[in-house]
Amino acid sequence: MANNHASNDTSQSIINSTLSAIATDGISNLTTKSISKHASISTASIHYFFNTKENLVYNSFAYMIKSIRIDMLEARRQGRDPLARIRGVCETHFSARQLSEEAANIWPQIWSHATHDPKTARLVKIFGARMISNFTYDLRKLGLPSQQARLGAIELRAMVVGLWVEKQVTKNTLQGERLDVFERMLSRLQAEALKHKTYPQLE
Amino acid sequence: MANNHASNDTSQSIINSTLSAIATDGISNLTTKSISKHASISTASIHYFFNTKENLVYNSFAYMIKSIRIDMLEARRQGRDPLARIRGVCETHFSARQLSEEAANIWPQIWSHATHDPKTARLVKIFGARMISNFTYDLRKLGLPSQQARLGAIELRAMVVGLWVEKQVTKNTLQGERLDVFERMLSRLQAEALKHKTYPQLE
DNA sequence: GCGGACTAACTAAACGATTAGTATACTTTA
DNA sequence: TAAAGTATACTAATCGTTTAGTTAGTCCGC
Repeated sequence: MANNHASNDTSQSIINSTLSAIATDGISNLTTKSISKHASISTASIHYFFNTKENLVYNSFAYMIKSIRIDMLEARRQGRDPLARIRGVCETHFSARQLSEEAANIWPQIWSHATHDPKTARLVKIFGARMISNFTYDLRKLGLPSQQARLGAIELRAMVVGLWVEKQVTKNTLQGERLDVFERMLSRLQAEALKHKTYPQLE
Repeated sequence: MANNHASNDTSQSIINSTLSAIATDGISNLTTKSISKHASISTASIHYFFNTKENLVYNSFAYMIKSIRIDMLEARRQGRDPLARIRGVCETHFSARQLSEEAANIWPQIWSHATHDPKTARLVKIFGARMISNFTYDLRKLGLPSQQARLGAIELRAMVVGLWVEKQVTKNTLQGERLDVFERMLSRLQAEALKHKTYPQLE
């Protein structure tokens, strides 16, 4: 499915250019020409490395999601307690350090692409599932019973997505307000966990 | 900007076909030919009514958002109390009665289009702002102080979007779970409102 | 160490197909 | 008859992709 030169410098720069082009002009306006211009290569090289444009798009999405996932795992590793891990994951999703500013606009492009491309759909599904799974684990560690932990995780995941759309697309709220909403939810979950704890427990 | 035959039968069927085509194949694969085939008209008619394809896309998005808004206003009118109005608005957003099943996939297409089209961006921004504004109003009526009402509204709006993405794109949760998450949030907001009420109050 | 065989990386140019949009003529309706 | 609506046939541009080739470097026998 993928190519066997994927570690190459050029193919990586093609992927970066693809993501950048999608972010600025949208996937509807993505052409092999615009990519080649941005990456300073010929359009033929695109097909040399990625066979088809569709395959390049998929690999670009996969690369971006993989990058974010690596960052999220790192954030989890650094979190001292469940709450810190949850906070870390969310912040990663919002900062997206590893990608250029403009690349932030790619999420809705992935979502819209997923509605008619099964492979991309699978990609986002797995990413979302892992996020819910991680949150569920953290909330259980925080002291919530499994049912509530799962619902809380779904809620957290929905909130991350919803606030992301609000920040990047709708733009009707201030950064401070979004942070407030998020912190309120965290302390609410913490309070809920405390209620369920039989024994007080140190972190 | 728009056309002046907008009330026409043909132009409406063109819009419907456009939305349907976008929902199934994505905006990247939208062509005047596929629209004309689906609507059983010639491509010339598209340009007769909508001048450019870009303008048709914009008008289609505008029509869809307007339809949903009308449904949401109707749901609000039928809600007996603030909580029922909130619930009604959310349910409308999820059922989208007025549109075909497939058209549900159009939201992410609008979001992705908005990232590089200012006019579409304005459309979704206004829609989101009205939703937050309505929720804020309802939460104030429920008894929340204005600051909390605004935060709660932002939270509700984010949750609607987030759960929508979860339902339509990511697909990792059951309908029942999403409803649970939503109901938990509503009762939480209600409890928060009761705390702030100086006097008990009948609905 | 040297020359020819081989290969990976890359490109210029051209391919056929498809695109949005137009010119124009025909048909309906009022 | 005049305007509105629709279709046919077309254009110029652009699309993704392919072909046929160049370049630069590596390997191997001698």
